[in-house]
Amino acid sequence: MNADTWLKEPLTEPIKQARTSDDGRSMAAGADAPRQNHLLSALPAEDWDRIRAHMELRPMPLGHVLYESGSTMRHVYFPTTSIVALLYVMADGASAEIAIVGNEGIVGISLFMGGETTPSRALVQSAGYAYRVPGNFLKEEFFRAGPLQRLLLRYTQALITQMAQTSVCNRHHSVEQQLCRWLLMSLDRLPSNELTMTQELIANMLGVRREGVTESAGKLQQLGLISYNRGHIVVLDRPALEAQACECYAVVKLEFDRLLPFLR
Amino acid sequence: MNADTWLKEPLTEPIKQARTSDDGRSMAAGADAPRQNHLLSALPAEDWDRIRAHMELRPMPLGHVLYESGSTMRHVYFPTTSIVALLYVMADGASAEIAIVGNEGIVGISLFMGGETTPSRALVQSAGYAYRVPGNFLKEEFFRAGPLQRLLLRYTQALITQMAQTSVCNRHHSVEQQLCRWLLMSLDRLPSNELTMTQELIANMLGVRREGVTESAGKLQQLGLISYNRGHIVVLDRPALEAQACECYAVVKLEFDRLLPFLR
DNA sequence: TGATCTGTGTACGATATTGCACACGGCGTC
DNA sequence: GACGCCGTGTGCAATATCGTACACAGATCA
Repeated sequence: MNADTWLKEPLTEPIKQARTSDDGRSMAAGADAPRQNHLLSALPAEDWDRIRAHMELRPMPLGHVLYESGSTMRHVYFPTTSIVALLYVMADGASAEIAIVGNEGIVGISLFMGGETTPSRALVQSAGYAYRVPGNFLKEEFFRAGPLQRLLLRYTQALITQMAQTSVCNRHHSVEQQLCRWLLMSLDRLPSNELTMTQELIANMLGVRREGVTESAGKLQQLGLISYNRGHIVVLDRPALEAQACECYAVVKLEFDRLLPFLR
Repeated sequence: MNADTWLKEPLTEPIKQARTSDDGRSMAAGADAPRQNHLLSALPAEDWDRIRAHMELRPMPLGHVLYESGSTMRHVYFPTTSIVALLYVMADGASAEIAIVGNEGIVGISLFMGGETTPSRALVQSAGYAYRVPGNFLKEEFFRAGPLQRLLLRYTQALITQMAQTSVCNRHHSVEQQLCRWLLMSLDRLPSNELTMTQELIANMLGVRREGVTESAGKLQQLGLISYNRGHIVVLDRPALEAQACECYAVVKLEFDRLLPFLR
């Protein structure tokens, strides 16, 4: 089963874990550290103590679908070592990523925003772990109108910025610029400078052809900014990658830092 | 002063009202009807009575900038007969609309979401009226955790859908399809089937060339779907226009209806 | 070891959009 | 009534991306 299939057909069960050199390490890290999610770690002890009992650390295999477009959400997820992509899939199968969520955020905001569902799909883009919390419980906690609510609202605001910036980026920037932005955003949500990610999957995320990604990635490799090999990308020169990216990356990053300064 | 200038330079004072045949009518309507904004009209009488004293009906001249990117928000706005566009302006002057807000919504969600500011600009896209409410007061009301909060959160969720769909639309659909979508979305927020809107301004909203809009609009006129003349657009065959638009329009509309069924 | 699959490289014409230049006609202004 | 501006129409070369087809090499599995 390949990336294409994940996008076009809903999955009910996780596919088998991709082989990567650091999966063992990151999984151990995910299982070890209880509050590796920045939103959770920003909670006052009092609130955290109330919530922790309802949380369950779960593995998030590559390609697993957390929510299908329009499906009812039963849980929300706080990623620790995993990265989740929110994407829209259109009637003709074309897709585009609207946001990336890692250990700085939460997947399932529409649960507390009041909608219960969204027209988007939530797909595990990088394997790892996430805390799972029952949706009803989180909703109760949210409407206590305490620190958790403020935190989640601020995060939602940051997410909105990310989505908006992605939108203008789609309109005005080249595939290469977007690839840089995307690599940096993913990198920010991972412990190392290594990504496990085929060009095909990246293409589906950016909503462009796979060949376009091949071409842009080849350019970046020639420039010595990255090196990649069969689904394994290593970022060699991050500052240069930032210079190559469009302003969109910096704008979103600044806004996240401004809205959620206590994270990281 | 033309549309281009609005986008690139901040405005401190409203520019003079555009001359249109129905401005007199729509202004009168705006001034007459006190609760013409759907969010406000959905409030229980009790909440409405508390809020109404703090509201002020204000004229919204075409091209007026409600918020500049990054500026502190002092008020929020509930449009009645006006339409406000939220748009991102990039470093090189290129712009793109990320959402449209009319009498179904509110401008200034980041005030209660916790950010106080956003990196976007709010620009009056169609002249009319709006209720203005002091930001601090609205924030207090929001954190009463009553019907207003639920309403605003649900609206925000709908707005997120609109932004996400705009994003994929930017990626995958032709200028003509997007023009159809944009006309329909604007039309939904106006009382008649007439828009006062130059092709230049539409181009800046969609983030495309003015000539591209000319070409697409010409096609739609030849097909008999619209007729336009110097900044005046009349929609002649709405069903056909919907058929010509991409799925994005319908998706967003459905989601608004689902999340805010009491409106309209 | 050989067969197959998966991820990547490359080439080609087709298409959509851009940037630029300029023409034209209506409308407001003086 | 003449002038100038604004909104629109049109044409053309340059560019980016797409759709398609196919080649190739490493990895997996029999």
